[in-house]
Amino acid sequence: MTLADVAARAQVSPATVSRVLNGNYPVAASTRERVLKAVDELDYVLNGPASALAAATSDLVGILVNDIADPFFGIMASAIQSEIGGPGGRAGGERLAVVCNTGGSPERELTYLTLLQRQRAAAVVLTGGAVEDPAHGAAVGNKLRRLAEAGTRVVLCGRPPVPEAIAITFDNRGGGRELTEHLIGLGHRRLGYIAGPEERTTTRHRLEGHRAALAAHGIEEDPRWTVYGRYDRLSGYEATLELLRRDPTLTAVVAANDTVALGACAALRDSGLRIPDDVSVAGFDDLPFSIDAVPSLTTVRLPLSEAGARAGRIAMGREEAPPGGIATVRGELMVRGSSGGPRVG
Amino acid sequence: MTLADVAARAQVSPATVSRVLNGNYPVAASTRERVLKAVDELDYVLNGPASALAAATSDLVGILVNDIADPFFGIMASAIQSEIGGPGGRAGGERLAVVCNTGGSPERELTYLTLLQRQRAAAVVLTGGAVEDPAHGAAVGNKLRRLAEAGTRVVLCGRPPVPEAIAITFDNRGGGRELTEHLIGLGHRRLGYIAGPEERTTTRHRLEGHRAALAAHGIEEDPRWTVYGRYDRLSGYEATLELLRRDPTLTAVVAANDTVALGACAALRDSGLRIPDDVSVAGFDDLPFSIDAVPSLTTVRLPLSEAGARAGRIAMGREEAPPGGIATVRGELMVRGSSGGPRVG
DNA sequence: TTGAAAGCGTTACCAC
DNA sequence: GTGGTAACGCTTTCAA
Repeated sequence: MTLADVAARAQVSPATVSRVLNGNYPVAASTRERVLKAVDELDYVLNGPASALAAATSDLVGILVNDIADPFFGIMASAIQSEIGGPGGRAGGERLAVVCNTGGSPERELTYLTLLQRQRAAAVVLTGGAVEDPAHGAAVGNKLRRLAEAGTRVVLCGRPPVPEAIAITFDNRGGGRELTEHLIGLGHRRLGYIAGPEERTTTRHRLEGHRAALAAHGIEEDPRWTVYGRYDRLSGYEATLELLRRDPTLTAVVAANDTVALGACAALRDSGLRIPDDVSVAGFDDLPFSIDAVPSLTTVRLPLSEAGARAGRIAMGREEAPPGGIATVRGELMVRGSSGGPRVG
Repeated sequence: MTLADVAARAQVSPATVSRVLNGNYPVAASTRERVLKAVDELDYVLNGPASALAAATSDLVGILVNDIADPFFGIMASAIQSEIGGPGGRAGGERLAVVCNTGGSPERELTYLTLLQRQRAAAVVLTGGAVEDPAHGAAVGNKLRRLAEAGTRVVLCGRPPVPEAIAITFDNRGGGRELTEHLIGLGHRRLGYIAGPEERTTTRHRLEGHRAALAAHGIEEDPRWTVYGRYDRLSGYEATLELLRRDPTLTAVVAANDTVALGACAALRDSGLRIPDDVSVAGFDDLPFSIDAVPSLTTVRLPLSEAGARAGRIAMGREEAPPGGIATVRGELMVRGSSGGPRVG
């Protein structure tokens, strides 16, 4: 079942069928009718690889995420995808938005980029924090350059800028700082911090913001107050217990993201502590379910979907790139419930 | 930059380069070395569309999900993907696992299937409940048949069986029944039910289970006790308020999934009711965060990742299809905390 | 407005 | 074990 079959049935040349199907060339209405009818009757579906080969581009748009089970990425991916104009978007250019789950692994990230390069993807959006290994950074930079050279549009979303691409970044430092300042304003002077994986940009930036806040208020940080972990619930649970073991007098815990904060809350509850009477907890992300899990949780509301939507539009060339190729979007502090004061004693 | 360039540089024929790159044909070690060296030096990447065209198959594997922002799908997708043997999986066959977000829309589902068909996908996995519109069901069935005829492996995961594909299904009826029976065992006789979207299979099956439990215990259901909604938090919130307005004497609320249950809990809290002292809440899914949100929430622990893993293996032909092409996996009831008794009065 | 024909970059078959 | 070469199914100039 090929273009030629359709052409034969519609009594036209393959070229005409191609033009009708791509809708990018004037074709007489009556001819179009006939072709469309033939397509319908034969239940014909264009051969993607053949099109891509001949046209030297494909309609694939790759979205790389660190963890597909984390709504943080789900929300962004969803926003990107609706702007891609794929199924459900505006008619015409049927793009295939595909989300690729790297699991946070540098190798997989690179492999996916190669796979996307191999597919001659129309665009690639990389979301979330990056691994800070210099070698890996260079490798990714190279790949991105090659992709761009081959005509693939590359956009970063929630990921630190690199020279090879346009970037929409979150102000992780500012958010981290604001979060901790809020707790300090509540009277806390002894704050534990649960960081994300080491060597991840978001981990470092958020932690830097936290420390800046401490420094600004003349609080000397105890090295025992920081624990590194993964961006998941169990990690938050374990880190909190570890924190409490190291220093039971902590009055607040800051978590590198909401999922981690959830685990922290569970650990606090299991330790017989109450939130926010005994300990205040702050997260970072504002995921839809955290408000249910911890009504008093204070988080930074990251504009996940707005950032994603913008990245999607830029990737499709429907929005101009920001000046300098970098746009930084700010989070807004979400104070929920009464985040209590510090524990006495 | 083509295969020919590499061949020239390595002083071999294009055919040999192809064989080395695909690793599916004996090539002398020394020749292989030379070719690999040339590939490396030229930074050559195979042209996917050209390969797919010539070989008449691609290395794309599509995973359709109803809502990418919902961890329910994220967990399954993640499990499927690791079994696909894509990046990070076992070496060799670099498959591109791509997740496609239908948003629960029948049209998008169909469009994605067409797009995947156009790409000559190696396999397609459809996850989650299906829309129950007969016309749409027929259309999907047709597409699946065509896909299968074209050599694409089609597997359903957490989705009701159709003749055109192998299916791993969840026992939604049984789970729903068990959940409600648990609440009845606690003494509840007046139970509200927040269903998912109408015309969705999971919605219907879970509700049927619920009603079977009521019937088995001689409880006559009040029509006011069931409200339909979407599978999200806000829907759960609103539905609960509606339920409470219709009948303030309810002592328990069953939600069609955990996300909905979270919204229900929020609504109960906002109504001044305590959980589980005043009202018991039950969800359906066992998502990782629900335990934090509502420690006393009772849910069915669906084997999301096991089901996904199995679907992935079957899609890759690494595991035999279940007898009759259908495997039903059972959920396990998760009773957390003390799910209290009914409210007095 | 339409048709003819030359690629696009691989793969796979057939020789050697 | 390796090379030559016809497909693969479409897009796109160039003519008509």
